[in-house]
Amino acid sequence: MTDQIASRRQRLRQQTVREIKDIATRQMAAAGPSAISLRAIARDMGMTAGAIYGYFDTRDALITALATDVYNRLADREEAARRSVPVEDPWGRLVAVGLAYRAWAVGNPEEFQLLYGDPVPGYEQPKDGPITVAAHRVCAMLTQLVAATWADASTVQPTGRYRWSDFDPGLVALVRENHPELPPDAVGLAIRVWGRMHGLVTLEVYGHLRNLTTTPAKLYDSELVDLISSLGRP
Amino acid sequence: MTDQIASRRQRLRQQTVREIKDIATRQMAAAGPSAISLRAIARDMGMTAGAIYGYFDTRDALITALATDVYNRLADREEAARRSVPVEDPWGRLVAVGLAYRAWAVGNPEEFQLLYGDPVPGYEQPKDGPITVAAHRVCAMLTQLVAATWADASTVQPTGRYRWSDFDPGLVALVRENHPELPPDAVGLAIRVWGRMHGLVTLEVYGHLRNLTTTPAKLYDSELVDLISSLGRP
DNA sequence: TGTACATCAGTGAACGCGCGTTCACTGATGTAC
DNA sequence: TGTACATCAGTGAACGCGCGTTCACTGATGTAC
Repeated sequence: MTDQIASRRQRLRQQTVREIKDIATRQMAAAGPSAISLRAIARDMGMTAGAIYGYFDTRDALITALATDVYNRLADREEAARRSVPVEDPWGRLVAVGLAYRAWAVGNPEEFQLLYGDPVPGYEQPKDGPITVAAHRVCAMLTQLVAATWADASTVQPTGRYRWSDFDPGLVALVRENHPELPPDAVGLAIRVWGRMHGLVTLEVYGHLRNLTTTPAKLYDSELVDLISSLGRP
Repeated sequence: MTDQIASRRQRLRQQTVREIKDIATRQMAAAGPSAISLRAIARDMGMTAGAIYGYFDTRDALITALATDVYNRLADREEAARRSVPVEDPWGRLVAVGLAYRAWAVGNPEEFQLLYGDPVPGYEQPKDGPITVAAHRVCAMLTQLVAATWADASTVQPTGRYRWSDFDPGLVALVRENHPELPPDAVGLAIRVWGRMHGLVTLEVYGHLRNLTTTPAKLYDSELVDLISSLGRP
């Protein structure tokens, strides 16, 4: 009974936190991440500006929380996409993840901006904070997918280009642990795969393709098809 | 004599305009494009804030002027890179332009942000203004370079993927005028080439590669090498 | 060469705005006996 | 069931900040006779 009542207060708190985040997300959608304003959120909620400080210590804390959520949502979607294709078809999985990446970005351009666009003015991202952790989740998946194709990919991809010292020691340790046989070339390839996906997606999200093509999805599809054939798809 | 004196005033004006732009560029370098502030510029120049309005009608006008300059500088550098390799080697030219793109972006990250990053809050880009014109200059070059490789590229690239209706009518008209024999596939390819360059460059400029690789230039070089071999380099 | 006038760069003060953050406080919700 | 107390969400006013923009003005620079 006492617990129920105590947890009722907690639930109300969580609800308010949710509401704050939701409104912040809506503000972001309307005018970009830099438009997130505690005062405006309070106004929307019919509260005083100061009341927000009962839920977030500072504006930066709110932004950090938002970015963490966004990263996790992205990672969830990518993982769901990966699982939607059987393990035996790593190329298909890569395509699925690639499509999920674009779909997410095009569907939530502001969230994409928050993660991959200009740093929010006045906001300093905490290093090794939850954002970094969440970012690793996204990155690890690509490496894993490329690793799954490597047996075939290495027959058509040049090797011997890279050394382990070309990469971050932490990343190297992680890769060597999960894929002991994988050479550094595969890691280089994984990052380049990310780059290819990111390039067209960024151009589209920021509207630079608008005056060029009417079918950006088609371009992106071509890119993915060429990608997996360069990864030795049989 | 009268002309000389009159033009002396003009020269002073131009000098002041230069100074305003230079300081704005420096501000951008220090804190991103959104940090450009007329008041801060005036402060730096030892002037009153209102005095700026003798040179620019509004903050947006200043930003437009800056962006136009930046676009033209980028286009100049790319054209210089193109010319540095003989016409007979279109693949070499493409690589040179690609390297120039990255070198410019990494060397002037704020200028890159101004063109390709988040829209500056509160700034509305004039459509069909000087920025659009300058942007076309950059885009036209890539199409031209891909066109130069097309005789060989078409032997290794899939064709028949695209129709003219996949692209902006204005772009189509431009391409058909300059390269009457070129099929729509080549245009799609040109945009994808841009995407590949843009992907790794964006990730690097925004620091997303920092925790992954110590040699981003090497990754980018690999990407360009693979790119021209997929364009049928003999 | 000298004087009367026009041009124009820059001043300084003000307007109204929104922002993040702090703090002493009120009033309702829950707790303990 | 009723009363005294503690917790805590939210108030409202204030602080100090920087911003873009306007406007009547001063004073120097250049022009015309």
